[in-house]
Amino acid sequence: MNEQTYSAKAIEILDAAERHMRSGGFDAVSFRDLANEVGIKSASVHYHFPQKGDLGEAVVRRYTERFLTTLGPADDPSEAVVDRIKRLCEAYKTAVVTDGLVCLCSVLGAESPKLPRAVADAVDAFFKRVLGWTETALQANPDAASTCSLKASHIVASLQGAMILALVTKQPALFTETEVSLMAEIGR
Amino acid sequence: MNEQTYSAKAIEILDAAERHMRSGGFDAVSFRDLANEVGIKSASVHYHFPQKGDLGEAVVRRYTERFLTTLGPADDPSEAVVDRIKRLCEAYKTAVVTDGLVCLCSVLGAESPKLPRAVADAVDAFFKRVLGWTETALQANPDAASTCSLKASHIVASLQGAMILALVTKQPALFTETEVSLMAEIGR
DNA sequence: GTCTATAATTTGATAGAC
DNA sequence: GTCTATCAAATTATAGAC
Repeated sequence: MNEQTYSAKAIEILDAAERHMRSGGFDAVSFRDLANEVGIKSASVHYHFPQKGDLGEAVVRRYTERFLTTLGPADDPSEAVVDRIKRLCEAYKTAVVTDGLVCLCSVLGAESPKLPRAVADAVDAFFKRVLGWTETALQANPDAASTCSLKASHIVASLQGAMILALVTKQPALFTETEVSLMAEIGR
Repeated sequence: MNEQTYSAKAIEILDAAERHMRSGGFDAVSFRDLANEVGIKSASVHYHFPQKGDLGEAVVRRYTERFLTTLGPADDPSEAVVDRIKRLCEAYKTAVVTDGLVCLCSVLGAESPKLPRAVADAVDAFFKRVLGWTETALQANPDAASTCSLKASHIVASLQGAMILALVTKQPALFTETEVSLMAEIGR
């Protein structure tokens, strides 16, 4: 929501932190490692983000904004529902293919119960917004006015789960397959 | 595969470790905490499981066996495909409802890249076996002989993802909804 | 099997100088 | 903004007694 501005160094820190979190979870990032990567000392990282929870929250918030910006509008009347959902799939695929990393909130979501409250809340907010986007995107579909919420959660859950499957088994095809299944469903 | 036998104390340790891993990931378990919970000292835990990786591997292996035992046979000719998949859903739901915890491999899978190799491999094996079970379970369906693999990955991915969604948003309904969607798909 | 004792390392975090 | 210096706590792990 409130567009936060960060210094150049803070952004470097956020980038490094996000990379680590996305490949190993919240505990996979340490102030020392981050400091080394951005070329400052561990104590200086605390200047930018006093507590680790602050850092985590900032990473998730920034990720959320970026993700939803990439998605774009969910209710462009000139766009078919299928194409909207296709964009959603692309957003997820970009994360896996381009960055070679899984969606941040797929990782943090799994360890949600033991995350600092503020971080867990930010992850919760991410999903609520993505689910909302998807629900809106499905809205234009004439036949399914009442079942949009149900379908939305089904779609998002499938994409999230498929990413983990693909990651663990090292078979990116598992993600593609799920994508195909989803598009086929929408078509109906 | 090879049925491992554990002492009573080792089982207590495995239980405690599994509980922690399922709620916060691999790093959420410490030898000290485990020791306190089972009433021995930290060093004594190492007697049962020398390294943390050994413990993690054992937890995942045991979980896998238990999960597949719960599932039962995938190819009972007297059972309809829908009912088989219903059993799969139940197995997942049991984890969430009964234990109040998410599937172990949903959590560990997300942090797979930073897990000790042996643990990551065990998680990989879990998914391969569950996918295999599901594929077999779908086999009897006359119309979809060739697309069983595709459907299997779609189903498993959906269940995994839905569990995380339900956990993070604290809306168990999100899991139920996905379940309904899946059953509807199978019905076709 | 479990203990004491301890090592070696890592971690998040703070105080205060520059 | 970044540093030095430092801390307190936690962590995995080992050696050896009982």
